[in-house]
Amino acid sequence: MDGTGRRATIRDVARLAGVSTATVSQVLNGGRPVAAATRARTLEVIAELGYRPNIFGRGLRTRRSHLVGVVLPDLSNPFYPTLVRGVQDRLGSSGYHAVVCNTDGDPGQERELVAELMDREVDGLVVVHFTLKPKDFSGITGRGVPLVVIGRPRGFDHVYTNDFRASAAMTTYLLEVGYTSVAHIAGPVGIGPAGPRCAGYRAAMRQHGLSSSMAPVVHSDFSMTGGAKALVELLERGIMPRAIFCANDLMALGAIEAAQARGLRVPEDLAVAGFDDIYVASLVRPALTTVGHAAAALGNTAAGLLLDRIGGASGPPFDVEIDFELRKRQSA
Amino acid sequence: MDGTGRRATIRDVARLAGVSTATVSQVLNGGRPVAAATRARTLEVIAELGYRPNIFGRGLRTRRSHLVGVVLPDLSNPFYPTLVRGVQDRLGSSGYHAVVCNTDGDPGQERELVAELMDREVDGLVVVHFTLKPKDFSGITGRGVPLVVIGRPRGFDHVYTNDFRASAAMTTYLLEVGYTSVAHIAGPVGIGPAGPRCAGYRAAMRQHGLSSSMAPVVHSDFSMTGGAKALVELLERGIMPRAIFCANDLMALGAIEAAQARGLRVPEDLAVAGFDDIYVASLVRPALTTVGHAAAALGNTAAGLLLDRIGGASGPPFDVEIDFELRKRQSA
DNA sequence: TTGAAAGCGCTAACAA
DNA sequence: TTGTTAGCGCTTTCAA
Repeated sequence: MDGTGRRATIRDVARLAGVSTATVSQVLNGGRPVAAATRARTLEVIAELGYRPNIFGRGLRTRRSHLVGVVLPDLSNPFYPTLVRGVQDRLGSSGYHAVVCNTDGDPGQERELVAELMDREVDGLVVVHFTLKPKDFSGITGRGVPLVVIGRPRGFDHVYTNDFRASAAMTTYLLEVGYTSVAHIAGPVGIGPAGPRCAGYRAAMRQHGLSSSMAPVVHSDFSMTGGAKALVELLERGIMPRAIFCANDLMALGAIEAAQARGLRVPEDLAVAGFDDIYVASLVRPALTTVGHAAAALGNTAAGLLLDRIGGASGPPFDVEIDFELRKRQSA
Repeated sequence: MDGTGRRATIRDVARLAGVSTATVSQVLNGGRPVAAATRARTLEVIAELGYRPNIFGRGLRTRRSHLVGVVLPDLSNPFYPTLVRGVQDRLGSSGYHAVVCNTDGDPGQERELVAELMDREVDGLVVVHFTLKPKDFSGITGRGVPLVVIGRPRGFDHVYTNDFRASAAMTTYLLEVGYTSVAHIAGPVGIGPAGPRCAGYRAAMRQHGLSSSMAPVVHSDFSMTGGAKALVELLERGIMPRAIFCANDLMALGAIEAAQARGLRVPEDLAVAGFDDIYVASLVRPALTTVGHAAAALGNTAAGLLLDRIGGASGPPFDVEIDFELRKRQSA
């Protein structure tokens, strides 16, 4: 590459090294034996010319982009950047890179982004909280592009947190630590982990003899303002629980802020627990009691499974459960 | 696309529509007139077949990937996800997608990632806190791939916060509000915005008659543990300022935690200010006094400039300064 | 307004 | 151990 002229191609290398383009390709990609002297000479010319294979030419032949798509709700929710770093760190120097897209929780967006990424010829896809069903998806892809879902199992390879059990555990903790009434601020109906987290809460309440009329649920969206609104709605309905379990940390943070704004002390008047253990959870005061499930591990594992599939692994869907842990802090 | 067979190509479309591949291409990309009837028939077949242009074939001809690279220090620092969303939102439905990479503040990584992205044939590059010089860079690319730098100007298109002025303003604020001694916890020497932020601090100190012996600086890295360590180092050196200005919010958070762990009250015993106004800054207690400069706007603007250049805009380097604002909260 | 055909850069099948 | 060559799917020039 001389800085001004056109970029060197494999033919330039072949010509200068006095070999065929096939040999240059073999030197680069392995696959068949090349004489040491030939290899050395070729590498020399490659270095001299600063030759880099053109990705389009290569892709056109190999149908590999060395790109994976990552589709998630919203990079602004601090849970996801951590997850993405998990993916990126696993991809590392494998030659793969990640294209990250936000759905903002909209299934239509999700469908469209998956389609765009398929058009991009990504070699694999990581989707967080997939809402599409296998049949929708098969309609989209039509080919065997590996897909790993982070979240609810739906017949794909997936890695997930057991939202149901984790939510039940947190609810049980709140009840057993002495909060006689516990409400739940849930995510939007049918979106991501909202369902199983809500179900886990309800199951734990039932198990403690609290019928659904004693287990108030407000749906809202997974943001701070969502949490704040939900708290207000709860109070306006005349419901004043001793504790609130929120479906994620952002909501919990919003609920705490709204509660404090109305003169309620946390946790004395109202205890609040969250879900995710985003890193702020331990920084705010009161520090947030929440469910920890390693975002980085989710991303890391998902990327690992994806690379396995891309590498040709076959067999039944992978199914990896990531541990969770109750982080008992000050807010509840 | 029939779900099992191979994917439809432009030739399949041409055959079925009874036109040439050239016409199909024109229908898709415009550029020359196509008879209404021909166009309609072609579009029909395209829809029927679910035809999607292959990106490699197209790229091989057009040398466009419709991909932009984003190189930044670390997605785990909450400042950057916001910036990335700014980029993504600006790219929006333009057909461009972003490949995001972390340098972890290492110039070697930066060089390598830029090279990898160039190999990927990205149509443009956004780099945050570029450490390479124009000549290093020209050696890497050798071609006119547009580059927008977020951070220190170096002869590229760039969008930036005036770190020097902002830091001086914050330091001045601390001094004028009554803190008689102010120390600075700086970033790693020569990395990102560490230099100008430190210089701004020093200039303001000088302007208030405080020589460099009265303006202690500790270098550390841009993380919470970095901030905590730096605070400890300061104390162990026997320096106990009334206030500390940290080069970013994570450091400030770490410093506050370390200070509190040593029994110091913030801000009564020690005031702490940060830089970035990451969204946690307003959530922690005491809420962090910091410099706000809109991360999303930085990303958004950079992506906009990049698209302009990709679209063919020529002329001297763009040079956009993003406003900053002192966010005076409880910690100082 | 349309078609034929060259060719982007690469890999891999086949031949030597 | 190496070379020749077809062809991946597309855009675009040239010709009609």
